[in-house]
Amino acid sequence: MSLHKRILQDLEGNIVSGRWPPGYRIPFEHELTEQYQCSRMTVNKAVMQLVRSGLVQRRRKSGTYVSIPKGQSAVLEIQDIGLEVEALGQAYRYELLARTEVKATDDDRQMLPVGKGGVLLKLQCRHFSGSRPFCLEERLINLAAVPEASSESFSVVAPGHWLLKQVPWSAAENKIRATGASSKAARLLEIREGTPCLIIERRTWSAENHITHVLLTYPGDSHELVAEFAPAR
Amino acid sequence: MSLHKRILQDLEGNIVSGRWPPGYRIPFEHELTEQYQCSRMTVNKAVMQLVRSGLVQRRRKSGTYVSIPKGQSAVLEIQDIGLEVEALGQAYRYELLARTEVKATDDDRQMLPVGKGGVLLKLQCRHFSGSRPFCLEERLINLAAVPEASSESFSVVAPGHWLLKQVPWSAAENKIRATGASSKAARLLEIREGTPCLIIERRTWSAENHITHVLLTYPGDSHELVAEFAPAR
DNA sequence: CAGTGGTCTAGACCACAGT
DNA sequence: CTGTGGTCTAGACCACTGC
Repeated sequence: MSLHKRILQDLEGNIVSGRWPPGYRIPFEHELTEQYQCSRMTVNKAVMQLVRSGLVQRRRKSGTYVSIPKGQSAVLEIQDIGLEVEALGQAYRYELLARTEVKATDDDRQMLPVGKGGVLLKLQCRHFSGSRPFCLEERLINLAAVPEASSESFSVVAPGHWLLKQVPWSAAENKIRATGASSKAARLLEIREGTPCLIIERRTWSAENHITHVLLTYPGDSHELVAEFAPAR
Repeated sequence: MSLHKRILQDLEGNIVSGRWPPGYRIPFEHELTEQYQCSRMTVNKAVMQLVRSGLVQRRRKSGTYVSIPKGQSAVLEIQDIGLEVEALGQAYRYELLARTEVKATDDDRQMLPVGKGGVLLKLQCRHFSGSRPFCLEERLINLAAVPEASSESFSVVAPGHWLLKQVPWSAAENKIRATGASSKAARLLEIREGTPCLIIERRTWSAENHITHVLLTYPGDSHELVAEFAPAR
């Protein structure tokens, strides 16, 4: 592994893990050259990569700072279910159903590619709109990338919300499909088995690190996903 | 403007314009250093940027080659159903079910805001994957914005495909939801009533003009919508 | 084995923004 | 004015790969 990649990974790790929170001023280039005993070009290559992925912002004479995650956007809207429910004028409630830390199985690693023997946090929770279940959430979090998640109970704060505050993400992929509710989903969402549901499967990256994989199941009529597109030029 | 950016622009220009077609071997780094009278690092910075953006591929000892263009972007994929079906390795067939020109009713104008008395082209069609119905399409086209549509029968060419060729669109809004198939949709898609379906409702603009409104109904398991997102910084 | 890309160095000068 | 990032140089060594 080349040196600038190692530096990039180290920096990413510090940011994604939260050791360097949003707003934190990361070491100057000349400090990093000392720390890694290399030339400034090498350090620069790594830091510029972080800039491109949006994890940091640089200001001359001032330094390089960890980006502050954005407040609101079409993307965020579908990230923070609490805000979504409240935007609909309903009371929001969150409930943790299960929380386990496990070594990633092959099935897990298909959803969230981590190294063999990587440790994942598995969460299952429900979001309510008023008194009715609004959304079922099944989430995997890569603890290698976000070790702080291990010390968070997620009994009060929803994992999506927590991650948004914690981790400045740089890319996400959504897969959206319709399917009938499984018996388990039907029970948890208090709907009949086979009721049409919208399923959103989302992977989120921070630079090159896989952060989390989440499966959101919405009873068909409770949710509409809106996305704006512009043509690829 | 910095030198490596100018080099990058020149290279991009040669590629995008087609002067350097896909597969073309672009000049070696040492040739570019001569051409631009600069060091290899500077040239390298520009070329590596091209690699990141996917425009070129590099092979040691061989050279740097212009990439063959990606078949489909995520956006285009959901615009042209014919290409989508063929990408799945199935035979594609298109069928026009109904075609009428009407004055916009109030209901119509809710879907596609046009002036009072505006004339719309209403189309209903089916897309097949092999012998099975793949997608049901119900479309409104604003004839004030696209008068050419009036002289197109749409009996052979699907309206989505025709519009893509005809109109340079600038923005689109997708609303996505899951629902059970209506009796009419079930009959046309040859599925049971109530089968979970993915519904995509799309409005498309060209500059400020509303071009078209389309409702696409996919049998739940036949379709998955993929969207890439990046946070708004 | 020769030529390409991949990486790195130890400097340098400059523009710019805080102090 | 000072210190930061932004850019660039003129070399160097290495790994890989296609001839």
